[in-house]
Amino acid sequence: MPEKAAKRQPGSRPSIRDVARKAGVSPGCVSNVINGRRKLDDPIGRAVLEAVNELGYRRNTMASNLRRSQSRIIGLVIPNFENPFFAELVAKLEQRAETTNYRIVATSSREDPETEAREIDELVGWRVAGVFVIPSLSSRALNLVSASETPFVFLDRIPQNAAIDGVGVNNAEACALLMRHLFEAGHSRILVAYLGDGIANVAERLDGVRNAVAEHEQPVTVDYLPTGDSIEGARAALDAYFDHNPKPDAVFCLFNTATLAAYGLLQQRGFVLGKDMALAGFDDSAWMAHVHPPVAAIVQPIEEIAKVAWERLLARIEGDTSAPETIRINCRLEARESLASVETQAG
Amino acid sequence: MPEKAAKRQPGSRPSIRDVARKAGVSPGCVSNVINGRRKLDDPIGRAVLEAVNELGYRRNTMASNLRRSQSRIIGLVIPNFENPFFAELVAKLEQRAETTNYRIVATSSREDPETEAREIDELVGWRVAGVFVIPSLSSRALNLVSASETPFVFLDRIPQNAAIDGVGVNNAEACALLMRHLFEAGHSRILVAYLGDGIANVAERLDGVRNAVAEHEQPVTVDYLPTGDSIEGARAALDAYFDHNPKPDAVFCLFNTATLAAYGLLQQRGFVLGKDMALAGFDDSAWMAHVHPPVAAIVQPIEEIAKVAWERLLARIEGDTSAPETIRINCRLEARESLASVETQAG
DNA sequence: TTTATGTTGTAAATCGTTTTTCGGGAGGAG
DNA sequence: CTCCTCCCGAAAAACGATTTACAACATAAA
Repeated sequence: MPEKAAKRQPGSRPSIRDVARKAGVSPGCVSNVINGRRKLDDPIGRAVLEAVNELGYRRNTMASNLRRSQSRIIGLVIPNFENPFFAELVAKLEQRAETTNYRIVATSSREDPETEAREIDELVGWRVAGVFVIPSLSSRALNLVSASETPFVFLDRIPQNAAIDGVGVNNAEACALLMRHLFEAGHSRILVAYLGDGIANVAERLDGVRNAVAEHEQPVTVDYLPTGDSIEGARAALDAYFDHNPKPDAVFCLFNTATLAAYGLLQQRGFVLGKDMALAGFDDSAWMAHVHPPVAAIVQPIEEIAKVAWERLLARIEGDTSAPETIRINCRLEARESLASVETQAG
Repeated sequence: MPEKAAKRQPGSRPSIRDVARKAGVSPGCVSNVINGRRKLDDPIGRAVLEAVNELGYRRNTMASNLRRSQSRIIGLVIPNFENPFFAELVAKLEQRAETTNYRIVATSSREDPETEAREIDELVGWRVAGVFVIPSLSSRALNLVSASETPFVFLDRIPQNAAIDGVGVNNAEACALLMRHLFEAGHSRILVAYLGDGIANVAERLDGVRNAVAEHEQPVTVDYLPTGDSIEGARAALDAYFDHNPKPDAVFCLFNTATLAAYGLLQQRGFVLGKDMALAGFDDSAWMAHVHPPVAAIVQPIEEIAKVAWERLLARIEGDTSAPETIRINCRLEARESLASVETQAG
């Protein structure tokens, strides 16, 4: 019989028409079956399902999304994947996505504003439902984003006076909390390692430290050491500091690479954490909890950040037009043994 | 003038027709301009470009891909984002992608075969050009993948006798190398911490260790300790071992969480690495290089893995139909101070 | 001037779905 | 028996881009 044979290329996947032909129904009908718009316990439903299995049919998501003009994809632009904080944020957001039948597409900007701009553009091209952005250093994202009608939410590094939703932690308060903790424990000579100027986050942390120092009654000595963002750089800066200054009671690192650098340096110089010297860092890492003695950390509640941010973006996607807001979440202090009191030191 | 007004919804983005209307040309012509199929320094080209800017037009990637039936998207399914090894692999692959004008979509299976299967299915639905998979524990990926005509490449954890390309490291050889190193340094009582049975990777590593032991002339004592995959579990297992056994000369951890657990435990028990005890781990981490003394590691050359894997997948995408192959890349031993010789110990 | 050739933009077909429209048949009420 | 619903599937339109076919026009060659 000269039936018109399937004309699709041997290399390409079967389409809904192939399924329809095989099941002896129309493409629209197949679509209805697949999308559950009809009960499938009748002969037609079964025939369609069988054809689907036999041909190994998989719906073409591009075509589907195009037609319904919606995408259920959420973009996520982060500075890099290697930072455990970002990595965990990706993971938590992905978990949220799954429960809401969305999908996260994560890309990294490698801290490069150019790359970041390209990524955002690309995501908009995909007509994603919304985008989370952790801005790179000296990011231009804010400009791009304000023009767009795609919902955006900034995470972690929230630009100042942005007319865009932002979700992050209360950096200043967390740092003030830790400083007060150090003061109460009797530390009066404290070294604060910070990244450098220009990052909103670290600036906020520094502010928190300064405020706590200003509010403190007793006289204390606090030195501020900019370290750059590489571990090696931080190590060198700390080394130079210790060579030329009296030994502090405590070291507080405002970002995670500095904490590792400081830890290694203090070990090498023979200080015993929690006895000779206190150490604390912003951001927790696996190694900090498991070395001995464990290193105290200001822990960002990543799961909650993800939760709140997700709710915010979803609300926007669903049409919420209220004024943009910046949500700050409080950190938790994980006071581990590296935070010894001066009394303990003396004893 | 009763010109037919734009009929698009206020909420949706401009289409190529809107641009065409504004520039006074046909959609096809706009397409040609945008895709550089005509020189754009003439009045028409300029008019189109201007209309594009004015309307903020961004090409709809879904529609574009649908029409050309190609996607330049590469899927990547990893067990999780928190493991630094996977994170770095994502980063390196993403870098490769950028230079080839592809795009990586990374998702995680959370070590769950169900989730993994869903992710793979979803990627196939997007008609991605190809997919990298780091299989989860007890993965069913192999079955799914063999049926599909989408090119797949397995990374890191390569299933045995798979009819699919795989790129990973030479686990056995690397471990044998380290063991020989320990033997040469005079260690004769060695504890090997391994994850447990069932993971191809760790099994290979264990084989390498066993082979080296078998080939060694002198009598040595090697204990094998399964630790489970959590840090806490590993810590507990190690603790129990040290309670009930004579002190070993060296500890070799076959995967990264165990290395951290062992490091913390040895510190806590007061051993000085590189003097009382040697420690080495499979997989490098930032903390290992920066603590004091630094911890030796078998380093997987992630950049090269990414490079080779990328080439393999691209070749498949471009139609290479040669027999599937498994490519093994050699690791590098980063012999840091934690690897002391017994002579040093004695001195 | 005529014919061949090349250029360039419009119109229409197409990708694989979903959704709307439409028509035919079944079933119930009058 | 007729009329009116109701249901269900086929047919066709639509999503937004690309690509092919084609017509119009210009240019060059004869």
